Amino acid sequence: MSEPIRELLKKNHMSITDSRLQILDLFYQAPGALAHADIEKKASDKIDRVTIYRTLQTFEEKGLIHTIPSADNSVKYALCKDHCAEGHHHDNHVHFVCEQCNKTTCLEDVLVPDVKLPNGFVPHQSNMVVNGLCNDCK
Amino acid sequence: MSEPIRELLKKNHMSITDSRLQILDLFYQAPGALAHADIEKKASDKIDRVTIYRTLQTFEEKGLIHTIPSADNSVKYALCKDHCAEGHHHDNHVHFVCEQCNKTTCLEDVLVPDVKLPNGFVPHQSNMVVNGLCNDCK
DNA sequence: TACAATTTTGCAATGATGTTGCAAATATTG
DNA sequence: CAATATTTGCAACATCATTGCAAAATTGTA
Repeated sequence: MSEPIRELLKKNHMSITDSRLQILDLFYQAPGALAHADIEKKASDKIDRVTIYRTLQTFEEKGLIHTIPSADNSVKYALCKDHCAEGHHHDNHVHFVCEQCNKTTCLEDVLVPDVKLPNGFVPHQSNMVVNGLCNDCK
Repeated sequence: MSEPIRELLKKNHMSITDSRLQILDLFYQAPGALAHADIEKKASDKIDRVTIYRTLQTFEEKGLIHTIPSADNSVKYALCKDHCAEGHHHDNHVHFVCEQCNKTTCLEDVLVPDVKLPNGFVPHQSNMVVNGLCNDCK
């Protein structure tokens, strides 16, 4: 299961450890985005909470995953596509949160539209989250 | 300071209490959105943490304030404009978070644009948050 | 393959953030 | 003003997140 994942870690100059392999694997298996708690539950060998926090942080810094904002207080993470390099995210796509199954999906093909801001506001990055019913639940 | 605020509470069928007057007043004074912690710090007479939680919750249910999602794990609240009735929010405007001064601003006049979703996705509500430099910091 | 240097992990302690039950205080209604 | 209903504050508790540090694992090099 792990050859391409190992490569990914190597390519991004990270040590290859069991925790990282396992967490990355979870992301590849997962249908949608994952929260810290999801990972804690799903990890086959139990991984320490702290390690999960640190791993997620490292992955984000290295550009492997990105965070998804949500209206309630919960951060989720999803895999970045190829074009995210170390420190530079390009995850300018829309995220969808299903009200029924609660799954968070990256709509890779739907880009966040530009909006015209009032004078004096300089945009750097935009996030858009759409709530509703997903593919499976409608 | 409090006549119009008292009216607002009365109009929405809420008891008039010191905490509520004070917290609402803070929202009217504030340049941007407020987090729970901001209110805890700024309240002149100290208000119990729990009371603040409950007041914010009540205000949101009554349609006086709305929550603003953010990428990091922090919920902020801002005043709703007139057209929010009890239980029905219409805060479909874009929010702006300044990277410098960290102020969150409601861009009342900038509506969240519609996006075309993939087949099978049914949208109910959209949120958009733009990060960058605000009016004052650019 | 083995060893030294570096990185990562897990545990313990701590802090911040939210929630709930309940009695006392406050506000509303007539 | 009294009776009722609502709100507040405290205490206890649960969850979530961060930090320091020693032990364990990984990496690079011989």
